[in-house]
Amino acid sequence: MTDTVTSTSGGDLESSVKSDDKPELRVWLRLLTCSTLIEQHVRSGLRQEFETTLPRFDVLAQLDRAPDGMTMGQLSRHLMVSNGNITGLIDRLVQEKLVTRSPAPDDRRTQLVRLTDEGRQVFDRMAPAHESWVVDLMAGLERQEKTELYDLLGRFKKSLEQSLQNGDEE
Amino acid sequence: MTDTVTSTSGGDLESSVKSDDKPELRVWLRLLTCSTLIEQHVRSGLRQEFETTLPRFDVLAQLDRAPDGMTMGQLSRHLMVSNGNITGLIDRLVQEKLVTRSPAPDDRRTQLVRLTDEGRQVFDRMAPAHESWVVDLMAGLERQEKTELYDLLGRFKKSLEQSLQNGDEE
DNA sequence: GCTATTTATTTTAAGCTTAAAATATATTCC
DNA sequence: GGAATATATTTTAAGCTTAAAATAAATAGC
Repeated sequence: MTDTVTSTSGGDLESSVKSDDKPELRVWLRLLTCSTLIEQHVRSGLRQEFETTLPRFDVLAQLDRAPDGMTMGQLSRHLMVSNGNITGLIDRLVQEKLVTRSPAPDDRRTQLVRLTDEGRQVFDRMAPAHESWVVDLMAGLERQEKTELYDLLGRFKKSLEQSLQNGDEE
Repeated sequence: MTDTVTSTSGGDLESSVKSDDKPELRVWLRLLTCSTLIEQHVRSGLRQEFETTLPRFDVLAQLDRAPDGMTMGQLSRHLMVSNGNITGLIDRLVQEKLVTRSPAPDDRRTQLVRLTDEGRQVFDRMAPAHESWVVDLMAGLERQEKTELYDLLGRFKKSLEQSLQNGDEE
């Protein structure tokens, strides 16, 4: 046995839904179930095929499209995690020699993180595998369903950002 | 300042999308962004209003609809987390006197976890707040959009379970 | 230029999470 | 009924994650 989280049937997050629950709660739980299923699959693939973790992959993916590097703060915002989290993640990636961390020339508070050559090579091997896992997981959806889902999630995201903005002001 | 993860604009997970990325990757990143935004908001509410955490709330929510209790394994499967994780979570909830853990009468390997009276009272206070946070977050979506999203996610979930099933056999 | 404020990052303590191994009990199949 | 297998849970070690406080440097407003 390799994986310890083996949901696959027999109940998931949605099974806590009550008959009188608001549709919003149902949407949320279903969204979370999908998200968790994908995440666990990808995490498992990264561990088995590349002996790495999802957070590390996510950092590499961000850096891959930033040839001039990114600051700790940028990484934190883009990955939507706390800045303390990034500090530890980058510590480990530096130790693995997949990224470098160097002070920014113009602002001594700021650290610039960059992919090393090895980091880029490693990421270039992982990216196609990662992509294929996600593509395969969605093989059961029609192209049009994917498009619809993408559009709907776009509106959802916009709506969430709107609500979060307003909620702050009250 | 209370929250440390304050994404709100300026880039998120989707900003790592490249022009040649597969639509499946785009769907996945958008889904994950929505999921993360909701999760962070709910987590923040639970901490500020009830000084508790999302995983603990999730356990209570599961137990609330299981008057006869649930086993560790059932909790693990329904919450989609490892069984070792549940052990620690229940340890802490027992210490808080919100749940009890007792050996099952018929199978000495099995532990039965139940809400205490206090646990039920605490959950009954948290549930409406939790619901309102989620409802408010989705205020920007039309009723029909929510329904569409719910249906589409239902098909997505089924497709994911299908793919995960098949993937195991190869 | 100096103080106050803001911004960028790190540190800390606590809790969450996982994968794998260990333990203990139950079941199956001779 | 005893050995092999399967199931339920806990333990362990490592890493992830957060919130809050601390540190350090830059910027703003006198």
